[in-house]
Amino acid sequence: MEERLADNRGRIVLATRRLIAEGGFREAQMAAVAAAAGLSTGAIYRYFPSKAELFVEVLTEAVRHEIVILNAIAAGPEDATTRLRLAVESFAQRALEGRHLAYAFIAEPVDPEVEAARLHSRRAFGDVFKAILRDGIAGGEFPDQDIDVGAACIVGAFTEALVRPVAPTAKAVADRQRLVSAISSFCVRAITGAATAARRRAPLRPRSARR
Amino acid sequence: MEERLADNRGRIVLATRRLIAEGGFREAQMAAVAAAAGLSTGAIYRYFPSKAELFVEVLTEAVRHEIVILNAIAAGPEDATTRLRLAVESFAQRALEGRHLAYAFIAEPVDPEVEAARLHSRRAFGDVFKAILRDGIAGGEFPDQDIDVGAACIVGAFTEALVRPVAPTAKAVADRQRLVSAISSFCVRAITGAATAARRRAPLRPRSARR
Amino acid sequence: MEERLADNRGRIVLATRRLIAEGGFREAQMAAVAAAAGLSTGAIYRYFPSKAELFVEVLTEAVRHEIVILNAIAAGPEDATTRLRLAVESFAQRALEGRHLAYAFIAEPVDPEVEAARLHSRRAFGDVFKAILRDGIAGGEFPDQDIDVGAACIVGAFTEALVRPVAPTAKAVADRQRLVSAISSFCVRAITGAATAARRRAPLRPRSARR
Amino acid sequence: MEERLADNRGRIVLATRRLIAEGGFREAQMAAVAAAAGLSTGAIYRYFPSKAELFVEVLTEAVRHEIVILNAIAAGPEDATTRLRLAVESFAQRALEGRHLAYAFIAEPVDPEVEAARLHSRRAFGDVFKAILRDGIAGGEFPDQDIDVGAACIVGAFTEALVRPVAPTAKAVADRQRLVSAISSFCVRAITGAATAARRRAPLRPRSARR
DNA sequence: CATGAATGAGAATTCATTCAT
DNA sequence: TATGAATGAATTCTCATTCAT
Repeated sequence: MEERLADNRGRIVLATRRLIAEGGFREAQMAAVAAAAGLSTGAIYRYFPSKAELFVEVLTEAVRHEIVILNAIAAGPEDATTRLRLAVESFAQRALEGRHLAYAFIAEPVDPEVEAARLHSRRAFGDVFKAILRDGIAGGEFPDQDIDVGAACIVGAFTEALVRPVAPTAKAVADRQRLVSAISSFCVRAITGAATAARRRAPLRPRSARR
Repeated sequence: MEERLADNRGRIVLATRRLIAEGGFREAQMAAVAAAAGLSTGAIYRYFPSKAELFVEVLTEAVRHEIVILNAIAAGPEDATTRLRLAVESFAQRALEGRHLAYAFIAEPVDPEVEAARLHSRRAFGDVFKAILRDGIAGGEFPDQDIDVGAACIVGAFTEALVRPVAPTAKAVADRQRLVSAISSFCVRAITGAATAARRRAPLRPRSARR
Repeated sequence: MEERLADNRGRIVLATRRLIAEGGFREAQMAAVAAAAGLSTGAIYRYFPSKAELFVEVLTEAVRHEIVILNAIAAGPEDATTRLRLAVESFAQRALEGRHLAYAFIAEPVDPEVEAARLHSRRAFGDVFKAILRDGIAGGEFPDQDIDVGAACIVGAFTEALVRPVAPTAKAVADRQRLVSAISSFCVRAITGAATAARRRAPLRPRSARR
Repeated sequence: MEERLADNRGRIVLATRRLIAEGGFREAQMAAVAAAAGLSTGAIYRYFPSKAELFVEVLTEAVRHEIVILNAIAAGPEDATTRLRLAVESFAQRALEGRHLAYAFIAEPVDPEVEAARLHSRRAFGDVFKAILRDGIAGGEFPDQDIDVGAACIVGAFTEALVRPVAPTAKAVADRQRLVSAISSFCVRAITGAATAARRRAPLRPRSARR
């Protein structure tokens, strides 16, 4: 029964995430969520007191997962530049899978209650990048700079570059790779101030070799 | 009479913009717009056939204004780096006045009709920056790079950095200046790959001394 | 000035009739009427206290005109059968010009106030036919029958046969003639109980010649 | 549960029919329908996607019922004349129960979507009579004639004769019988061209005595 | 007198939430 | 517990009528 409870709860969260990812908040109505989860609308209210709280959990959950991955990268052994690039690319890669979901992270929430969660998410993402930036500056790898702004800009840059709703899928993997690496190049350049790192994808060459 | 017409139309647009800026699309309901404009709901429909079209006009109008300014900067006599910086700072400065409005530009729109206008807006902003990037690359000032991604990242970067809705005003002008210049530094660095601009944090040096 | 007044009044009635004829009551909104009459909405209220009263006048006016013509036929020198046929054909002919107007006569009125006028119209039409029927029965030309029902049925029969909205215009005059005479044959047969009068269009042949 | 569903759906249709019968389309507003059905407005939308579709169903339903009965008569063993009379009388009899509903069949519909259903209904009624006419002509019972016009005229004749809205009920059953048979006499005469039926006004003679 | 902008009472529809079964 | 039908407040849009100019 405990099992079942947890099971249903998870199904609801999953269904909601999928609906948001596919059609934004607008499509994630309680009836649709219930249908997608294979439950009744009433059942949802046994697990979540309101739509807002459900959405909050979905966001929080999705972000938590993302943060774990990013933190692992941020705590890695590579130099800050590499970690920055890896983090951006890792995030970007997954965001491409679910544009609408990523979109929802920055979208005007239907409900003000959800806003708080959204803000928290962004801050959390920012924190990961801040950590890397701090490292890089401390180690002399990055020029001194406003890490709050830098982190926010990174999040914003790839969000915007990835998320704008273009043709639904279609684009080949090749294009996707190119896009992701163009974005990460942008971010690395922005932080390091080193012009060419991005185009040549060799991550560990010494700085002197760059132009 | 003509006067009156134009006057009311303007009042409606203004009221709508204000409501969106304050509370997002959600708060800008027709009744609220009417009240804010000092009119009846019916009166709005004399000027706009639907809520969607009103929103579209508000967006379009705000963007048009912005684009004119940005284009003037983009077409200026300065080198591309300077123009980039000026454009970003100019935009950022004004975006700070109306966070929520800027927010609405990237928000998930209530109405699919509005979405078209939103996309167009973003493209328009992007185009301005693309022009500068093209110039700079052609003139050897910027390293070769994907200008589509670059333009999108710029828009995203400062949108994110500016727009996160904190307490409505609060921050002093000094902070604002610093914020704006940190953002523009980020963007300039990202495009030029030159770390210079950011390191010197002296916010008040005369413009001529920069470059 | 008196001139002008009457002029405007007429223009309004005319415009309303035209609008009803073209699109039914639904299209005849006060703003549309005003535009069609080349006046302001306010001006209409100088001549008519309400939309309902305007509609009533339009109906009454249109019917008065019709009744005058029909009464002339009813009072003619021909035998009752001929007059009946002529009346039906005359009415039918003109109804074909403005189906929607004829339609409006039998349509559920938008406003209950208009209903009274509509009823009056139908009664008036019925009265014309009743007169003819009475004549014909009195003169032994028609079998004895319920003239109230007969008159109503005649009005209904050709209304239905003519008014059902088929392809807008198109049909040639030949078809129109055939239609009108099929209807009048139906009505004449219904009243006289004589089977073949209609097909052979010779109106005055002696009864013995018929089958 | 299934029970409940069907029950409510039926209640809604019933309530709508009653409201239309009493006050026409105009009175059958969704709120009124809901109230009459003992439900909330929202509940109606569980069963019908829109007001138009509800109206269409009400019409269709009423017509289907009618058509079944009429077709049974049209397919009966009697001669065409008798079947014609029976069909008209049967229809007329029931139309007298719900004048306004019959009225709505010929009324200018509020919504263009409903118009299609209305047209279909009339055509369906017409078809029944066309079948009888065809039979009668083929069997030499009726003179040759335009059956399209004939069918339309029949429908129109008794619609008009029955439907003119007088005081809601009032008239005694005796009057009703006489009215119905006057109408059917009119129609039979119109089609057969035989004056017999109408002249003998004795309403209560046994059916076998008629021809 | 004429104008036509403004009014505002409706009417249809949506959807989160509740609650009897 | 689960169900899903029912609720009803909220929202957009319409159009006859009024009234300041």
